[in-house]
Amino acid sequence: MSLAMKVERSAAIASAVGRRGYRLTGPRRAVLDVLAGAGEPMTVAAIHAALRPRRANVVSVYRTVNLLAGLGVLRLTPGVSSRQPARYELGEPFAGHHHHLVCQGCGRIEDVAGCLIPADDLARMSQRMRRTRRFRVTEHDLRLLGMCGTCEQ
Amino acid sequence: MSLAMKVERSAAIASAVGRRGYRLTGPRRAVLDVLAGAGEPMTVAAIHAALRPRRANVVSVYRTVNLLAGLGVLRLTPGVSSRQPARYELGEPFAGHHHHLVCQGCGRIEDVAGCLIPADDLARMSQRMRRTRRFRVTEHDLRLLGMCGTCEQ
DNA sequence: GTGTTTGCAAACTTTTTGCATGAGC
DNA sequence: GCTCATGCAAAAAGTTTGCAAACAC
Repeated sequence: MSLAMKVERSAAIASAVGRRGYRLTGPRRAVLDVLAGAGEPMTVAAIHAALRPRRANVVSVYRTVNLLAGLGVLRLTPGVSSRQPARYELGEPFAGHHHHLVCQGCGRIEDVAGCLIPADDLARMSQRMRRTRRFRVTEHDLRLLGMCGTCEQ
Repeated sequence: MSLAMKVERSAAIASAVGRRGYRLTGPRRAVLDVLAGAGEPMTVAAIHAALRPRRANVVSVYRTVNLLAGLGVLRLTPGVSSRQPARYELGEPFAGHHHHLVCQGCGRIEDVAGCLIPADDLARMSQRMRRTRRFRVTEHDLRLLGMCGTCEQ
């Protein structure tokens, strides 16, 4: 991602937060910086560990991800097992649409940019859910589970 | 699902458990019965609440889902938000391949039987992940998020 | 009879809340 | 100056573990 795009994204996030009367403070900015640089969903503990000491308390990380997830700036993605807590990543408007590869060996999650499902298939399944289940599909979430190159050996 | 299929499924589960030296006891059978009758993924708390009083302690429900998930009899599916704990359902060999509708209004999760992604699309994306990411896809997990008929109004 | 499984109590982990202090507009 | 945000401590929720008694085979 180019520098210009990053700057633009930061501005969009600042606007999404500020528009609703919330402040983009030091701890909040620090959490966003970590997630923007990560390229994969992170747990609260991992975010906190990645912050330089004293930039934010764990409690503030919790409050930040809850607030920002509510604003749609962050998105919660499922972990691999019950032992692993929830992970957060930038929301779709900011990170772009993408899917996840989940390695069942090591638990690593990798992003795959773009959509792997052809648009007309998506349209077809949305229409089918609407007709047969009275369910209006607005988003989808595809995870491919398997083995990464390292675990395969 | 017909009675004959249910009986067959119970036998397959009993075999999967017994073959590996574990016993299919009262509490374990009770948990399986609840999940087999549910048609949607359930949290540990929900499973426990659905059990008739004194059929199993919460701790035993935890131990049971962990054991059975390890054996592949149960499968863990992601909840809707961080507040909601993990949910369990029968594993694919026993429940059949299916996807989930997740209502963002009420949090309800519904099963959709069968696969919504055309087989050749799946084959194509698996091959692509193998070539470009050295990742061998063995399973996939599709969730359609949106609004159910009740919440829509 | 032997080894597994259960229930209870307690520990542990993760996440939320109350409250006084401090920072942003 | 007023309000929102932070840190600390404590509480609450969710999940796991140790151990003696009960159960399955």
